[in-house]
Amino acid sequence: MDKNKKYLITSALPYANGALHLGHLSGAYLPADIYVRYLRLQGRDVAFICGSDEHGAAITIRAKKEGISPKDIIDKYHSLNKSTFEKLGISFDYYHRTSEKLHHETAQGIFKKLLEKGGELEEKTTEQYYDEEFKQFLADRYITGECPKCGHSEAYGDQCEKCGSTLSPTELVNPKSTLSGNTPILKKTKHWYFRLDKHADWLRDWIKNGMLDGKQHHDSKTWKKHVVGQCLSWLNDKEGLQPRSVTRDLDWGISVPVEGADGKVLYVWFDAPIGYISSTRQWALENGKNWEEYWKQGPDKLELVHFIGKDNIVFHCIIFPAMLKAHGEYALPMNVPANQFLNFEGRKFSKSKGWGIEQHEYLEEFKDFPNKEDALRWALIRNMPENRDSDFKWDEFVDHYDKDLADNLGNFINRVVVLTNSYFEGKVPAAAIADDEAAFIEKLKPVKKLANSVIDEIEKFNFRAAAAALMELSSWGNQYLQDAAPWAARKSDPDAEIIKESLFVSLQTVAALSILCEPFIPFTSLRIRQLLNLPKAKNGILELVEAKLKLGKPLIPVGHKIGKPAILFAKIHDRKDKSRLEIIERQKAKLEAVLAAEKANERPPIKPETTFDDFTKLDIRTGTVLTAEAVPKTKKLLKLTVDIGIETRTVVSGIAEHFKPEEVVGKKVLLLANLAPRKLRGVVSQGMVLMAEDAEGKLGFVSAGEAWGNGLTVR
RNA sequence: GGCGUGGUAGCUCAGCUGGUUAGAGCGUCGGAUUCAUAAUCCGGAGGUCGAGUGUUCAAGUCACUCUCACGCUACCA
Repeated sequence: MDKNKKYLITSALPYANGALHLGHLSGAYLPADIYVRYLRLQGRDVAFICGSDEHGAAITIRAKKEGISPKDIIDKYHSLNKSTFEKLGISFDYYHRTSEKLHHETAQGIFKKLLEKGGELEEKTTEQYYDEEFKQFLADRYITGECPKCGHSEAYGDQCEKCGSTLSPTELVNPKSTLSGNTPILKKTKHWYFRLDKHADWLRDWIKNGMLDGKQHHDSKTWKKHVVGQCLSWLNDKEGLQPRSVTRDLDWGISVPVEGADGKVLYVWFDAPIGYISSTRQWALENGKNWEEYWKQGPDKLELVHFIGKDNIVFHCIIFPAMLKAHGEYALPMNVPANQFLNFEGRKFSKSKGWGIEQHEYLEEFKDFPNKEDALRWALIRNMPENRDSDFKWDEFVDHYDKDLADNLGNFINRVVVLTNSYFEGKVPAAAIADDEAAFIEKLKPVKKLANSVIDEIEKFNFRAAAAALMELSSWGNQYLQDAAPWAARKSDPDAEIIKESLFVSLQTVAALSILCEPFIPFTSLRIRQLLNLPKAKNGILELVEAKLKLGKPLIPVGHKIGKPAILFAKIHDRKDKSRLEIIERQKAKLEAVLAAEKANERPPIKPETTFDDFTKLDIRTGTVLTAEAVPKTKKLLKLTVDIGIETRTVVSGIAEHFKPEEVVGKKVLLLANLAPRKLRGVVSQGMVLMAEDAEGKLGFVSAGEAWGNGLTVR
C-alpha cells in the first residue's frame, strides 16, 4: 500500500434508459462505494467516477415510440439515477453524462488518435439497409421483419425477442423500416473497425499472468476466478478476437470526427467506457485536479479498478483495455472485481413481469422505515453475489437487520452507552490501563486483530467477509462485556477497577466500530459518532486508529463525555411496534400478487387477423412418431421420423430440452406437411411438428387423439 | 455442442500449494445471566464435502467421467 498512489475507482455507467434495481446496486455500485469509503478513511487519494451512458439506438427507438426526444429520456433517467445513488449514500466524486460536450471531445480525440496511429482502425464498406424516404441508414433495431427462425412477425434486426435468436438485419424476411414503414433497400456504407484481433497475445499474457510490456502489472491471483476464466475463454476461442465495428449510421451519438462521415456516429460501446475518462476530466476541472495523474501513470503510481456486473466482464477486461493500450497513454485496470448476479426471491429481476424492486422504489416504499439506506446496504452486503449468483429474500433482509444490526451491533453499543451513563455520568472512566500502554495493547489485542481482518478483507474485495469480521468485532464486545460483568462487580465493590476497565475497553471498541462500519453503513457510522459525541469519521481517520491501537493510545480519551442512550436500530420483529414488519409484509404480499396474476392470465395476445385463404394454404396432417434420436452437437434438436399415412417424413424438431427421444416415439402428432423443407444441422427437415407452448416455454404435443389414423387432414 | 464458474451441516457460506476427530454465522435443543432493543453469554445435536472411478501412505482439496445450476458462445423449430 503506497500512500502516494492515486486511486481511480469506477462503477459501470448506467444506461440512461431506465431505473436501476437492487441487483445493479449490489453488483457494481455498493461494492465500489465500500471500497472507496475505505480508501478515503485510509487517507488515500481517490476519485470515484461514474455517470450516465446516454447514446445507442435503444434510446432513440424508445423516444420514437413514445413520441418524445431522446434528450427527454436521458434527462429523466440521468437525474433519477443520480439522485437515487446520492440518497443511498453511493459517494461518487463525479457523476457525469456522455451527452456532455467534454465527453464528445474526449471520445473523438481517442478515435482520431487511433486513426492517426494507423493499424488500429480499418475501413470497410458493407451493404446495409437504407430508408429512402428518411434518407438514412437503419440501425439493426430500426428494422423489423419476420424472424427466419421462428416466424415471429416483429423480430428486430439484431435479435428476435420471441425466440431469442441473434440475427443480422439481412436475414429478416420482408424487412421493414420502423421509421417509414417502407421496405428498405440495401446500400453500401463505410465503417471503421477496431482491430481487436491484433491485441489477443498481450491480452492473454496480461489476464493470465498479470504481465504487461514485460513487467509485472498486477498479481493475477488477486483477480476473481470467474473473471479470469471468462476472459481466457474468449481469448482462447478458436474463432479468436474479431475486428469490431466502432461506428454506426445513426443521428444520435458522437459524430465521427472525419471528413465526409456525415450521419455516422461512434458506436455506443466505443464511447461508453471513455465516459470514465471524461467524467474524471470534468471532476478534475471542477476540483482543481490534474486528471492525467489518474489515468496516465504506471501501476506503481496509480491504481485503476472497475466495479461491474458479470455481463460487462469482456468489455472491461478485453475490449476497453485493448482500446486504451492501442491509444498508448492510458493505464489499464489493476483489477476488475466483477460480481455475479443477484436474483430476487428465487427469480431473475424482471421489470416487465413486475419481479423485483428498483432502487428508487425501495426508497419510496420504505420511506417510513428508519435507517432504510443502511438496512438495504447491509442486507445486500451480507448476501453480495461476489463469486456466484445469490438471492435476495425479504426474510433474510429481516434477519440480517435484526440479528446483526439490532441485536449484535446496536445492542452492544446501547449496553455500553447505558452503563457509561449510569455508572460514570456519561464520561469515559479513568481506567488504570488508559495510561499503561503495554496493558492497553494487551487488553485491546482482539480489537486490533479484528479491525485488521476487516481491513484485509476489504483490500481483497471480500466485502461479505469484511462485513462478517465487523460483526465479529461487535460480538467480541458483547462477549467481553458479559465476561467482565461490571454490573456484578458493582454489587460487591462499587469502585472495583474492573468496572472502569471494562467500560473503558468497551468504549474503545465502540469507537473503533464507529469508524470501521463507515464503508458499509455510513449513515449509522454518523449516528454512532453522534452518540459518542465525536465528529464524523473523516478522511484518514482509519490510519490514525491503526496507529493508536498499535501504540496503545485511546481512541476516545478518559473524561470524554458521551451522549445519552438512543436506539440505533429498532428491530423489525418488535412486540410493541409492528410498523416496520408491516412494511416488509407489504412487499411480500406484492410478490404473491404478481405470482397469482401470472397464473391467472399471461396469454400471448391474438395475432393480427388472417384470411381463410391463408389458412387453407396450410396442409396439416395427423401422424405418429416412429423414431426419434438426438441430432449430434445440438442441445435442442431431435430428428424424428413421422408416419403421415401416405408417406414417412423426416422432421427436425427443437424439442430435445423438453422430451427424451424415447418419450416421443409413438406420440400422435399434427404435422405441417407442406412447409418448405429446410436443412438444419445437415439434416433436411420436411415439415414441422405442432406444439402448444405455455407461459414458461414448456411444450406439449397436439394431436387429434389416440383413435385417429395417420394422414388425415386438419381444417 | 464448445468454454467458463459453482454444487461443503435445515439456510447462507469459509476451507491457500492434498496430511491429525471438516469450520463459521443463522436456525434448532439445553443451560447461565440481567447493563441492554424478548437482547447477551456458555454448551449440545446436526455433514458418506453433487455422483462415480482413479492417482497417492493420505483427497472436500489432484486427474478423468457423469450430473445439476448460472453465464459466455454456437446452433435452434
